[in-house]
Amino acid sequence: MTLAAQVKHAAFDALKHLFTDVQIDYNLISVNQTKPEFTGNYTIVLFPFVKLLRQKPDVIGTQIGDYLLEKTPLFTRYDIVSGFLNMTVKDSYCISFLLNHFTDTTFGRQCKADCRVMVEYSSPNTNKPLHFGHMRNIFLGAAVAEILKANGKQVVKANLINDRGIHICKSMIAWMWYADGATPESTGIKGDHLVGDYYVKFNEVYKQEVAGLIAAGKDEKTAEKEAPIMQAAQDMLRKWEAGDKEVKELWARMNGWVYKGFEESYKKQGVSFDKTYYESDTYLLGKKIVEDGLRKGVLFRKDDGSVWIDLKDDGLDEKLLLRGDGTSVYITQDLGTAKLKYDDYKLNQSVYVIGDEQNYHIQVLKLILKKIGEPCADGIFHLSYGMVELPTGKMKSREGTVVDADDMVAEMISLSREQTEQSGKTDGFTADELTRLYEMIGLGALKFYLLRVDPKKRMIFNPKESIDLHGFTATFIQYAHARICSILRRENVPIVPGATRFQSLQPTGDLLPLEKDMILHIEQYPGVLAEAADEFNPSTLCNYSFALAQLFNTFYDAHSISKAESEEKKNLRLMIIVMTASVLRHGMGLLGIRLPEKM
RNA sequence: GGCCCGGUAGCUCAGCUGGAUAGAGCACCAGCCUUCUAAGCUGGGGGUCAUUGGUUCGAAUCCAAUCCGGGUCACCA
Repeated sequence: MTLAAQVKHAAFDALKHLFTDVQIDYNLISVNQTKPEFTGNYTIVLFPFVKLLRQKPDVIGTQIGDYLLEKTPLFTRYDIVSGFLNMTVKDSYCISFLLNHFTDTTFGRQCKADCRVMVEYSSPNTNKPLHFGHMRNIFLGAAVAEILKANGKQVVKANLINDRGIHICKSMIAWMWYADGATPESTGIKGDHLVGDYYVKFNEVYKQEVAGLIAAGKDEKTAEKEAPIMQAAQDMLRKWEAGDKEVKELWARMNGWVYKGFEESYKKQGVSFDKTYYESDTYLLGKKIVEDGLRKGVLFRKDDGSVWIDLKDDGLDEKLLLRGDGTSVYITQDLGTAKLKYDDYKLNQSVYVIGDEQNYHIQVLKLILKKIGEPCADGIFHLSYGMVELPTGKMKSREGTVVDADDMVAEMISLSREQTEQSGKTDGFTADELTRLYEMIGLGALKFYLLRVDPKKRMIFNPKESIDLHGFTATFIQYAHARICSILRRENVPIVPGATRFQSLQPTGDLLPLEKDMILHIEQYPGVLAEAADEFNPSTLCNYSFALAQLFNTFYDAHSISKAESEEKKNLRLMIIVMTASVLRHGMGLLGIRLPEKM
C-alpha cells in the first residue's frame, strides 16, 4: 500500500476510535501532499469533520494527530495550520523503505492476475505509409499495453490491418495505369511509400477528370461518380470481391510491398504486435451476428432489403448494418471482429486505440453488440485520442500534406546527433554506441513528445519547430539517468545492486529535506503506475518521471554523493539514486523510451 | 440543429473523484562550470483559470446557461 493510502487508512482508523458515536464516511477523508511552504509531508484536511463532530478543526486535529503519533509508526510530528493537519513522516520510515526496496527489481509492478486484455492499435490502411498521426496511435497503444502488463494484466497487442476496400483499389489502378511496372526493387523506394505515391497519383488524376467533366457541363455529384479512374477503381473492387485472379494477385503483391515497409517502420519505432488481424479475413464475419440480431428482433429489414438497428431510444439514430444488396458496411465487420477477438482470447477487456473522430462509431458498435446479447460487448473500451494536426490544419494523405513517420524518426535522430556533437560529449563512444545513443535520444524525444499530453486532447505539431531536447522531454530524463550511472560507475556500484550491498546501513541522524523529498517521491511510483493503468494515460508517467528527474538534478546540484559528509550518508544517497534510476528506467521503458548509461 | 470533447502565463501543457498564496517547460531577464556530465541548477517578471450565475466553510475543479474552437450524426472507412 502506498504511503498516501496508509495515511488515509490511519486517519480513518483514528476517527473511528476517537469518535465512536459518529459514523465517518471513508470518502470524506482527503489526504494531500503538504505544500512545500509548510512543515510536513502529507496533509489531512479537517474541515469535512467539523460539522459532523461539532468541534473546532484544531481540536479534532490535535486528537487525530496525537492518535497517529501514538498508534502508527509512520510519523514523527504534526502541525495544524488553519484547518489542515500536516503529518511529518519519520526519517526512519523512509530509510527502511529504501532498505526494503532498493534491490527490488519488480518495484511498482503488480502480480499477474487472470485478466486478459487486448489492446488494438496502429491498424493502418495499406494504401499509404504511416504518418505522424499514426505515431500518436502506435506509441499510445504500445505504452498502454505495457502499462497494463506492469499492472498484472495479460495483454495481447493486436494490429488490425485494413487491407481491402476501395482505398487500396485506388492505389492499384493508379499503379496499373501510370507506374510502368515500377517496384520497390526497381525504384529503390520503400514499398509503403511507393504504393502511397500512387494513391496520391490517383487523387490527382481523379481531381482533373472531375474538373474536366464539370467543364463539360456535368454537375459535381455526377462528375465524381463518372470519372473514369473512379469507375475503374470501383470495377476493380467488384472484381476483388468476386475473387478475380489477376486482381487478387496484384492486390497481394502491392500489399506485400506495404507490409514490408510497415515492418521496417515498426521495427525502427521499436514496437511490435502479438497478433495481426487482416480485414480481408474478417470483413465477412459480422453477417452472422446480423442474422442473429434479426432473429432476435433487435434488428429490422427495410423494403429494399437493407438491415438497420433503431437506436432512437438511446438518444442516437437508426444505423445501417447491411446494404440493400446484402454487402457489409464498416460497422458490420467490426461487429464480427469484436466477437472474433473475444472468442480467440476469452478477453475480459478489449481496448481500441482509435481517434476521437470515431467516438460515435464505437459507441454504436458497443451498443449494438450489447443489444444483440454478445458477451464481448461489455469489455469494449475506446481509448479515444485527439488528432494530430498541422498549423495549416488536418493532415491529408490524399493531398500529400502529411508529416511522414519514417522521415520524422530520421529527423529526430539526426537532430539528436547534431546536438550531441555540438555539446562535444562524443568522446569514449564507439561509432556503434553513438548510433545507438542517437536513436535512443531521437526516438525517446519523439515518443515523449506524443505521450506527454493527455491522449484525449488534440495536438498541433509545427514541423518548422523541431521537437525540443530541453525541459519537459525524454532527453532531460535520459540525462538525469546518465548522470546517476556515471556516479555509480565511479563508486563501483552496479546499476542493479545485489541484496547485500547496503544491508549494513544503520539509520542514524536526520535526512536532509531533499533526501527525504526524493525518497517520498520514489515511494509514490506504484501508485502512479496504477493510476496510469486505470486511466489508460501514459502522460501520468511522463509527468511523474520528469518531476523525479528534476528533483534529482536539484539534489545533484545541492549535495555531493561521492563526497558526502560521511560514509553512511554516501551509502544512503547511493541507494536513493539507484532507486531513482531504476524507477525512471522502468517508467520510461513502459513508454518504449530507453535511458542511456552515458550521454 | 442533436450528441460528444476541449478553452488555465506570450507559446506548449500539468492540476479537474472540491482544500492552503493556481504549477512546469519553452521564450525573456539576472546569476552559477579549478568540485560526481552546464542536454543541468538558482532567482525574476508574466494569470479576471473563456463569461455569467448557482451549490459549499472552501470552486480552475461540481451544476446550469452563454460564448469560442473541434469532432460526429453516410448504403465512406
